[in-house]
Amino acid sequence: MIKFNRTTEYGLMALRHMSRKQLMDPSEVTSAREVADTYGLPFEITAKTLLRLKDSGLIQSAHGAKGGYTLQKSLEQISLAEFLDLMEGRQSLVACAIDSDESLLDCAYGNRCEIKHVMGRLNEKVARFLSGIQLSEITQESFNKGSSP
Amino acid sequence: MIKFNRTTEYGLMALRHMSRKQLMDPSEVTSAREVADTYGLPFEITAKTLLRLKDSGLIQSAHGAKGGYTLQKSLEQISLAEFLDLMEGRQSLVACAIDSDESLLDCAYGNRCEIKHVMGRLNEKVARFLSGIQLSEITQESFNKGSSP
DNA sequence: TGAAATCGGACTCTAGCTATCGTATATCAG
DNA sequence: CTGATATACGATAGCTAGAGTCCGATTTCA
Repeated sequence: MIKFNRTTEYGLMALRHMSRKQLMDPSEVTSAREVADTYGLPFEITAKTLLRLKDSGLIQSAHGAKGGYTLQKSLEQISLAEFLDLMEGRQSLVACAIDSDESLLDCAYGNRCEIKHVMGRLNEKVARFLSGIQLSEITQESFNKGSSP
Repeated sequence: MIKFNRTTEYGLMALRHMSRKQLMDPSEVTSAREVADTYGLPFEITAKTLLRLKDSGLIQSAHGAKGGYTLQKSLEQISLAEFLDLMEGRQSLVACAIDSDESLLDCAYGNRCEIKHVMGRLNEKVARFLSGIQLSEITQESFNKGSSP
């Protein structure tokens, strides 16, 4: 149903880590090794995740020793919908309602199912919901109250 | 990310089918064979799906020839959150934020990740969103009331 | 020159979704 | 009573995407 995959999760953790680190000193760089070690994540996947974030333009990279990544876009400028799109690819709620005009002729179920456009509506509703959430909302600490340590 | 699995999709199609059929004559029964044939779905899975809906109390069954299923609860009484819970089991957005108190000690990532309760908040936000959607909204043809098209 | 970093491809492993088969039981029509 | 059509249920195989691993190449700093 509704579940982030691991790379999305890793990506959020990395962005949050970098965001907090650069809060004081914006020139601070973060390596994949640092993120992986800090949170106990598998290095290879963490590296791939950060690379993907870089290819998407969310962060920028510096090669070589003392290299690493720095935030390029403000996390307030990125919606959760956009982020999920980058990390997991655009997907539809149901098999018959992928919002591509050409890949779908009528309906996966022999066009006897009229549910398609109805699900399309629901799909848009979800998309609007996700677009209304900024990454900064997620990565920031303080929009909550006392949950125990 | 956000994607229904097939049984959920089949379930929605079946419920919609039954709902429209019973609109005129509430005593009409619907068999798994009928649903499967109408929409070109695999019979076995359709049958299992309807059985699941019956076990969940959404529909009721009649054995034997001329038997089949009838709606038991109004689709306005069922939220999408509830339905997804029944069909796919309760799930969390992220691995570290499953809302079970006992199964999770600190955090899947060696409790060095403070993102858990933040994700928990997001999780609740999504749950509220899904709880606000009724199945009748999805299964009915036009639901443009209120929201902009 | 070597250590540490990004970059990239190819691969295995696995869980969960999807589908199929076989069988038992219940009910109605004739 | 018998056959047709239902639900009910378990076992199992196939498939796909997610998750992780392995190996190597390139770049940069000290």
